[in-house]
Amino acid sequence: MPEVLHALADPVRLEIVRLAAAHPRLPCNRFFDEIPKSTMSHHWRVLREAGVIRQEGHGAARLNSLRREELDHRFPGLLEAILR
Amino acid sequence: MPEVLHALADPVRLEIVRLAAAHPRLPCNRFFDEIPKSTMSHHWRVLREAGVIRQEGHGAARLNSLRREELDHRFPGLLEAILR
DNA sequence: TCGATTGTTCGAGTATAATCGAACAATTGA
DNA sequence: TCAATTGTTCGATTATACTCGAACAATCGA
Repeated sequence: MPEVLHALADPVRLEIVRLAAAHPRLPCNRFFDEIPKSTMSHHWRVLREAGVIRQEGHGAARLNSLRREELDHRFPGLLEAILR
Repeated sequence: MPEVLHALADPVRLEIVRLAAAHPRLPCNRFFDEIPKSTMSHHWRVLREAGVIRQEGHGAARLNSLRREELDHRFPGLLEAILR
């Protein structure tokens, strides 16, 4: 639980989560042109390791999806509260 | 929002919040005898400045209360999800 | 008044996290 | 095959956070 909260307690990652919620299968480089890709890769990794998102390789790109079901199962209501 | 999540993203503070939810007007030194009081004071401060708890002076002690209404108003469902 | 109780503040040390350039790997398309 | 695209990893730097002893302030009870 603290790990998930920590993953969400960052402005950039919170925005990532909200965009991922609105855009299924979101590529890593979408919507964050001003932030260096190594920085973004770090944030994607934190979210991935916390179990918040899932990545699937699709060609050279990676498509990111929010793990809604798993999160709702582990922490009911949390994601909904964050996304509201 | 990130500030509140950060305040909650610590094991000790999460436990504080849960105890505060169960024990209204909780003194600072209750339940955490093994942790130095300066460390506890730090955690109380983080929660206070994030708007999660409120302190009222009661003699030499301070009684801490969860700010349920304010939190529910600002972030509906969040506290309930955290406390579940 | 004075010792005991309850917390805060300060400062230093340590640990963790964020940032980002550079090099690398994998894939696509021409 | 080869250049372009998409991300990851590495290493270094900087920033932020956690921990905790020591000194201090406020209050209560005897």
